[in-house]
Amino acid sequence: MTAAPYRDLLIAGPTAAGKTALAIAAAERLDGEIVNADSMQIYDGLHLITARPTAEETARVPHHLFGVADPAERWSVGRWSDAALAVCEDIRGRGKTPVIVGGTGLYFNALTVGLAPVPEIGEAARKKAADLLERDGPAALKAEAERFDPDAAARIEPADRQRLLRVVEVGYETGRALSDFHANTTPLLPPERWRGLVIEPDRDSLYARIDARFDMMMAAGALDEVEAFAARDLDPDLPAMKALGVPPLMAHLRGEISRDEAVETAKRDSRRYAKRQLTWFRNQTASWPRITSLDPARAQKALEAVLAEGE
RNA sequence: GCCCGGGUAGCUCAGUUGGUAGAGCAGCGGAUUGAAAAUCCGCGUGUCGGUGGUUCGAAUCCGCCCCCGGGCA
Repeated sequence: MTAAPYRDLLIAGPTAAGKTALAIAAAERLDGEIVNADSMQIYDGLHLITARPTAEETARVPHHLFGVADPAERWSVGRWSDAALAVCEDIRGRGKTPVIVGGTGLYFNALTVGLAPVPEIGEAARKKAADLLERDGPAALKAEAERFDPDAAARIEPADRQRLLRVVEVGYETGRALSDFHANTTPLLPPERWRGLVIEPDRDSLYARIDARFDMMMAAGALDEVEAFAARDLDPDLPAMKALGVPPLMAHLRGEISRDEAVETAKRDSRRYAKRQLTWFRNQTASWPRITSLDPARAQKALEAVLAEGE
């Protein structure tokens, strides 16, 4: 029997859980094509350290939105979702099934819950908000956020500069409360057009795999990759500069910490990230079916069961 | 075998004159609407090696036993 390519498949899971292999299996089963939902694998130049699919893997099934952005660029959930929706439309138009896979929970929420239609923030508004924080401090930023959006300001922790900045930027740009926009959110993918599954492995096994995988990355030349990346001398504030492992390895290259320290820090940061991802999926995608095995054969068997249920 | 030193949280260690224990790191729970591999909030998770005893009360004092490190043989 042939797969019915009538719904997009969303595969979410923490780092090092085996998403790539499972996505390929799913795509082969559904006559699908893979769309990246990982905020870091979007950027080019960090193939190894962001664990992008290998050339061998991308040769098996068409892959989209991997390494398409220059790391000097600043992508966002909005930019990603625009690109992803366009790619999915194209895939469906060719009679194939989009298999959207990644670890960035926010990106999945944009598809399934929605993204408020907030206008692009201009450079002037962005700078004005940044200057306010720089000049008058967090308390002033908080006060400004309260002026534009009391509800949001009450909800956001005073130390959460990033979210307070966003409220103030939107205020400067539009004169309106960010909460107003949020009240106006609809899913980018209609609920009947997709189904999701989550890879949710045992914590200890996942951590062991994260550690082992980082060792493999180092053996495969991750340090060289980061050295070449560092040579571009990009603004440390750019998203790609914050990819897991990049800051500690750069610190090592500058002679600030030992190689061992850098490796340990990178592993620890990856473990913490996986924990945050698991928290997100546990609470934000609670209703999605789970695949718990890290063993490829078992995971694929579980995948078969999940896919069969929807047909 | 004898003599020292040490066994307290997952790890490294604090613990004043006896009042059922606390730091760092690791870890755990949570938030998450355009930087999200980001940005934040919260939480000590413990038969104080074991067992008897002294005491109103023992991680703290005493006896015996076990384990680890060092020294002497």
